[in-house]
Amino acid sequence: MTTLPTTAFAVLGLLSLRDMSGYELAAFADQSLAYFWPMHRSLVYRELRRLEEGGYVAGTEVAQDRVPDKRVYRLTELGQAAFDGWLATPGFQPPRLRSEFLVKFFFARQLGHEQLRALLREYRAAVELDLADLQATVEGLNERPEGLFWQLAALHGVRTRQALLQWIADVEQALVATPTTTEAPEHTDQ
Amino acid sequence: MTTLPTTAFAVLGLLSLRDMSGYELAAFADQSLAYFWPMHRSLVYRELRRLEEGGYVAGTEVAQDRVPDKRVYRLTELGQAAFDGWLATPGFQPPRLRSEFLVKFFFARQLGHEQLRALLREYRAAVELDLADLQATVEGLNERPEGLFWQLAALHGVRTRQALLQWIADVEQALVATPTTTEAPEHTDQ
DNA sequence: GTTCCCATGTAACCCGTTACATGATTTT
DNA sequence: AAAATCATGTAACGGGTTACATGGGAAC
Repeated sequence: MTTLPTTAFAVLGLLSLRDMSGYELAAFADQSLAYFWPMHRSLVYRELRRLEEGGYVAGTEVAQDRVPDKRVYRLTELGQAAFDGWLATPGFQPPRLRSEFLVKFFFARQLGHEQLRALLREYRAAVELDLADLQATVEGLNERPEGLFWQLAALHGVRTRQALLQWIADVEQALVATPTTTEAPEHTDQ
Repeated sequence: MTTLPTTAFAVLGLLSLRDMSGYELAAFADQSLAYFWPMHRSLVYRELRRLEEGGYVAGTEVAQDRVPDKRVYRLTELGQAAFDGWLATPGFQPPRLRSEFLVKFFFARQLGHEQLRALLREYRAAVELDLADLQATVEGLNERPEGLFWQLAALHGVRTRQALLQWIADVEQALVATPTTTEAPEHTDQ
């Protein structure tokens, strides 16, 4: 059964929506799956090559003028079956978060008060940015009912970002109560 | 300057707390950083070797009986400086989430009602599990004031998990309003 | 008294990221 | 008219995961 990685199923899933070239697929993924399953273009190309070798997809060269020729992929029955099987199979890898911010924050006791504030400000700005982005996505999908699951997936992002803003507030409150260790109290504030 | 990856700084940071062997370090990380920066043992070993070559850490063999000998690493001044520099430098890579669950959910229109319910149940169970785990961590750190930042980092996890439970409720509500497409209405419910 | 787990680590594989390539089209 | 972007992709590097190794305790 040679179990494929999740990225492969993501690719198959997108091809189940419509036939696409690697470039198109990567661009599409970048505006949809990217929030919870980022895939670089290169990866997509490699995955498509492998899937074609395995017979899950079939590619055909399409000549174009003005832009380079492309290779458009279509799901084979085997591919559709593999995707359906994966989708219907219960279970999933545990979600993984990778946040350099939190690594820094974890060690932030060794940081000066002002630097810590700056770090938090920056984090909030980043969170607010992609919160706005996600909210726009949710709005954009509001009209089209076939995008219900896409909308809900985006809402997943919205909810977590909202929670993060809450967390930042929590942290700021906790920090006024407790000064940091490394900074000398240069001026007793006020 | 050969910029090191974040994982290297995570390792340096842990060594700034106390000297450790690779095994100890990995075990420690597994109970702290793992929630937002997972590192497999193997990676830690390789990173330590590289850091030693670069002069950031110094290792010494320590003989043991009953258990295999180990190599204990200590931060050098260069290592401490590198870590401090990284910590104080503003900026961080954007947080990355990787959730196979959401990939499945994204394509869930093609899924039967019952399978979808099962998927959500499973997700909720997983979320509840590590929510409990994280809450326990927060509690455990309550007594020791030096662990303020660790506690807050764990709280980060708590807040997002709580938001996810909220999201699941959102989804369930949205789903009673809209039936799925693939499943035939075998019995008009009620 | 086998079987499983602990403590320690190495080696190989593969996914994911970054860099490179290229000609047409749009922007400055 | 030079520079940035688009539309297409390949190649190489390196981080992250999985598999392998090993000998002494602990568990059943």
